[in-house]
Amino acid sequence: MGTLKYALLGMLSRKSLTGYEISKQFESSLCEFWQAKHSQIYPELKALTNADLIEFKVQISGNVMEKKVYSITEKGRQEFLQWAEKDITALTVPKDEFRLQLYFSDGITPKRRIELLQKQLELHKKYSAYLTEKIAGFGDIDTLSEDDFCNYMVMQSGVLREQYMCSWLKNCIRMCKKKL
Amino acid sequence: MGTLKYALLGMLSRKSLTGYEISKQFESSLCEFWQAKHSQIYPELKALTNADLIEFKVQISGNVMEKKVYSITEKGRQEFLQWAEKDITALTVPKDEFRLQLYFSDGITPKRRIELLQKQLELHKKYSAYLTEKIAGFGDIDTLSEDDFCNYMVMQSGVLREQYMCSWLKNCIRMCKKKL
DNA sequence: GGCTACATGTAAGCGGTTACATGATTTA
DNA sequence: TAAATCATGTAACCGCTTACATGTAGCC
Repeated sequence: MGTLKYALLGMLSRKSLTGYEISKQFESSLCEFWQAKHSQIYPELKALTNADLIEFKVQISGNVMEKKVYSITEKGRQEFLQWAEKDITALTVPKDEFRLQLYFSDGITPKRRIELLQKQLELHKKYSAYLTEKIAGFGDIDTLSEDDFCNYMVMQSGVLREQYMCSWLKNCIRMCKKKL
Repeated sequence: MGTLKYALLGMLSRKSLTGYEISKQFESSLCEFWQAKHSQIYPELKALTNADLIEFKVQISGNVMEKKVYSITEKGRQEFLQWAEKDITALTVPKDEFRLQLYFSDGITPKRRIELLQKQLELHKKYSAYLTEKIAGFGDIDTLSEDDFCNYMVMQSGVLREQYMCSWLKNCIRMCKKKL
């Protein structure tokens, strides 16, 4: 796939950033749907630089500390736009350990199965509340900037996903209890 | 993680299987939440055999063709049960290329963004219909066997996920059209 | 005889994580 | 002055995919 490449180009198409700042963005705004550690980011930035898709200028912080501020090149912007416009035709089914566990839960007691479902429900309830709080900070969607609006849409998807997870888990608990 | 190990142990805890049969199960019943190719399965079966968690007997099909029928050992069953009972405390956020694309869609025209959302909606509508049809074959849930009941629960999760995806995408399209 | 499904393996390479490694800057 | 954060890299390893590689069995 090589999708990390486009995530980096996407960030740099908005503004120039250091590798460190990019890695912070993966921990905050993008963490809901993409992640990357610095150990993956720095080599990728090097590769993109060698491919002339990005370039950097060394800046000095304080007295001696050097940091590389990356910016996108025209070639990089073109490649990014090509990706940004492309159709994504395949649905990737993500791996889910809890669902695997539930699928094989005929091996454990019905009581324990309900306990596992309830623990999972608590987890998703908490995360749902966290995301709902986060999205509430956006305010009126009609006055959002283009990129804030995009961020709002993907955030909403997370909230809805957590809501569906909770309703599914509740329904499973109900069905399991009925069988007791 | 090493989750593949438990998927294999789980299947073999139900019945003895060949590597080929296991790989077919990943393509049918488990494909909604876990996948593995034969090139990953065969080495893993070898490793589990070396660890005395499973064992195999060679069976002859036809005249000469040898196949290895694997079954779980007592040690394997214990390790499987330990996993099957354990709490899964971390929510793993799966990578999602479409959401990444949408997040960076401030780089493309609003019209093209709507097109991409609509194509995605078509994809999920189709898959939703496919899963709904598949789950309809289960019949009365009160009369299901334990393992069919488990299968039903995880299948339902897939149906609900596709439904939430569709409603999210529709909402995004609505919001984007409003902005035009 | 030819096609599809059955059946089992290995090798190269990619994407990603964890750990190793170092050092400067800022803030309490 | 100690701790947290800023800042950049490399190495080993794991999980997984794609491709390579081989051969049998059953069916039309």
